[in-house]
Amino acid sequence: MKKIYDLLRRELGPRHWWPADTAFEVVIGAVLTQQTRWENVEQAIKNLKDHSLLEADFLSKVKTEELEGLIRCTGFYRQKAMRLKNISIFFHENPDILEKPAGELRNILLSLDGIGNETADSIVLYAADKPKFVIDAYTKRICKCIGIEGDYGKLQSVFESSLPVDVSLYKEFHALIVEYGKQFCGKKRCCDCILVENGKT
DNA sequence: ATCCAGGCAA
DNA sequence: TTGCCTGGAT
Repeated sequence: MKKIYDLLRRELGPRHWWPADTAFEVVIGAVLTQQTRWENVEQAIKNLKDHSLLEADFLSKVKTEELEGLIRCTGFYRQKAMRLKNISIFFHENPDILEKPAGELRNILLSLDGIGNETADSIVLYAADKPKFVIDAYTKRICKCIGIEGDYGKLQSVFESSLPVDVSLYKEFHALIVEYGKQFCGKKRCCDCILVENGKT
């Protein structure tokens, strides 16, 4: 997998993902971006900031209806509003939750409504700065193209066992995969893929 | 007019 | 597998 990383890094340069002022902003963004373009998430985050709601204490107490309006542009806004409120209540009641060890934190996050594998790992990696490799739709596609298939846990172990345990590397690699996926994994440029030929282990 | 985004839960 | 939902691209 290091070879894939090097190829992507050379092709795309550093990504510096995830853009956020606070860990809580990463948490909220991770939920909002589910099945949603990042540009729409940015708008919703801005709305929340403008209303001083990007903090667990305030967000946990906002009227559901108002929250729905502010995040409408991300789609699934009713589900997401409800889930964000519950998650905010949890973070408000457990302010030092991100200090927990990666594995424990991951399980706690998974027990919350609206947080599945990918969202939990995004929070562990980008909000808590702990080494968990994030597997998303693009990662699955790319893996399939280079001959690696399996469920979430299987793919995650392939990455984690073939890379040094390095938070910065995990962050950068995932960000590169997403950017590469956006640019090349559509039908239009799939034929220009630099990974299928050069990326074989 | 149709498709589909860095998913999740039932 | 289906429902959840908006917004931009085709």
